[in-house]
Amino acid sequence: MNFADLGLSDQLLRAVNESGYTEPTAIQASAIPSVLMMRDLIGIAQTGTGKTASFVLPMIDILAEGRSRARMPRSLILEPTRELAAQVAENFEKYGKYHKLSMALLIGGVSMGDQLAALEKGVDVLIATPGRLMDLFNRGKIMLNGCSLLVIDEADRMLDMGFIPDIEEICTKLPANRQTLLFSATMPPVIKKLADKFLTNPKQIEVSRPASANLQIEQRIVECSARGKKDALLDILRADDVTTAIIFSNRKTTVRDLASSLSRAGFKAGQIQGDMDQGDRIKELDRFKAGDITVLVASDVAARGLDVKGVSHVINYDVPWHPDDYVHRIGRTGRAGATGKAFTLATPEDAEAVANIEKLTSTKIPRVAKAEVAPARAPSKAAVSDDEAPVEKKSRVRKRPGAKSNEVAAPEAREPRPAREPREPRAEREPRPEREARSERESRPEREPRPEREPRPERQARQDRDPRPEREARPAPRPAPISDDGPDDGWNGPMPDFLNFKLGS
DNA sequence: AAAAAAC
Repeated sequence: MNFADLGLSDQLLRAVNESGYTEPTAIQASAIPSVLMMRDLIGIAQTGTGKTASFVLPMIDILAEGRSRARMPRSLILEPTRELAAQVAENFEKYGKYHKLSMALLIGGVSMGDQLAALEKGVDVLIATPGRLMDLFNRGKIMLNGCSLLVIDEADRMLDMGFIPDIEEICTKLPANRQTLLFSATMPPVIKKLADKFLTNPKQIEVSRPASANLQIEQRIVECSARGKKDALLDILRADDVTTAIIFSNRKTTVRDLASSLSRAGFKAGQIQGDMDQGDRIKELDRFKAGDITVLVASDVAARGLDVKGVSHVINYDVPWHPDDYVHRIGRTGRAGATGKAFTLATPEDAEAVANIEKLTSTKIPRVAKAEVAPARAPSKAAVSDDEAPVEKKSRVRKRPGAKSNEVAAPEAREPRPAREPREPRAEREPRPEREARSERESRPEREPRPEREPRPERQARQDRDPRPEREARPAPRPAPISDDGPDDGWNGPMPDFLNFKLGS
C-alpha cells in the first residue's frame, strides 16, 4: 500500500513525500479513501496511529476546491486541548504547503486579535478548542452555516473534560448536510449516542492502541515508598541511556515542585501544566523540543497526543488515576520507530490503579523494587534513614535547601549525564515484558515513518530513522566506553539493577 | 481524587 493509491492529489503526495513518508498507516489507508468520498467516519484510534494525517490529508484535497468567505469557515476541527489544536495546525501547514488554504487556530489563552483578523478574511479550516470557539461564536464573529466538514477529535477526552454539551451545541449550528468525522480512543455510551445523533451512516474504523501494543516501549513498575519516590526518580534520570524524559505527575503542585527540585539538582528541567499561561506552556514545550531542557515535568495536559521526537523515557511519578491516561502517557516515548522506556513509581496504595492498568493493557508489567534502588549516595545523607522513617503527612516535597530526607540530593548535583549509546547487554536480570502474539497481529510494525511524527519540513528525509531527529543541536551522543561498573560521572553508587534492562532485541 | 477549557 502506498500513499499514491489512496486517491490523493499530486501536490499533496508531493508534500507527503517530502516529509519522507511513502506508506500509510492502517488508519490512513482505510480512512482516507472514505473521507475523500465524503462519507462520515468513526475512527476508534488515538494519536500515535497516524490518526491526525488520516483526516488532515483528505481534508486538504476536499478543501482545495472552493473558496472561503468572510466569517464563514468551510471546515471545523475540534480538539480538547490547546496543544493538540496547535499540533493539528502544524500538520495543516506541513501537508498543505502546495495548497493555498487559509487556516485559523482558535484557542484560549492567547489574544483574539489575530484570530479575529483571520476569521474576517475567511478561512478554509478552523482548528479550535470548544471554549474559545463558543466565545467567538457568541460574539457573532463566526458563522458556522457554511461549515460542511466537521472533525471531532479525541471525543472521549472531550467527554472527560465536560465538553460534550458544547460539542452538541456546535453540531446543531452546522448545516445538516455536512460530513462529520469522529475520533475517539474508546467508545463509552455517551460518545456512541453522540455519534448516532450527529453522524450519518458512518464508516467505522478501529485500530489498536498503539502504546499497549507498542513493543518499542519497555515498561517497569518501580515499587517504592511514598518517601522514596524522589530517590527513585533521580536514579532513573541518572541512568546512562536517559537522553530526554517526560515526568508525569497527577498534580499541578507536584509538577511545580519537581521541576524546581530537579533544576536545583542540576538537571535542565522544565514544566508544563495548566496553571501556566499559554505563552509559558508553548515556550517550555519549544525549549523541550529544541533540547534546551532535557527533562519535562508535566501534568496530564501533556499526556495525550503530544508529539515530541526522541523522548527516551517516560516516568510516571504518580500512577495515573485512569488507566487510559497511562497508555497515553507512555505513548510519548517509543515514537516513530524509536525505542523508549517507561517507569512508573508505585507505592503500596497504588496497587489497585496498577492492577487496572494491567487489566486494560492486558500485560503484566515487570516489578522492580525501590529498595535496591537507593544506592549509597552521599555521606551526608547516611544519617537519614530513608525507608521506614516516620510518615510525615503533609510535608510537601521540600522546604529549605539542606532539609533532609525528602531533599533532592544536591551535593553531587550536576548535569545529567550526556546522552550516549545504550549499554551493552548484561546478564539479563529482569523478566522481559510479555509480548503476546496478539500485539503482533494488532499493531502495525512501527518501522515505517509516519506522517504524524514527522521531522519538521526543513529537516527531512535523511533523519527518517534517527530516533531523535530534532535534536542535533545538542552535544552529540558520545560513544563512551561502556563499563559494566557504571561510568565515572560523579554518581557514586552502583547502577541500580533495575535500570539495567536492555531495549530492543 | 486531578486536570483541562473562555473572558
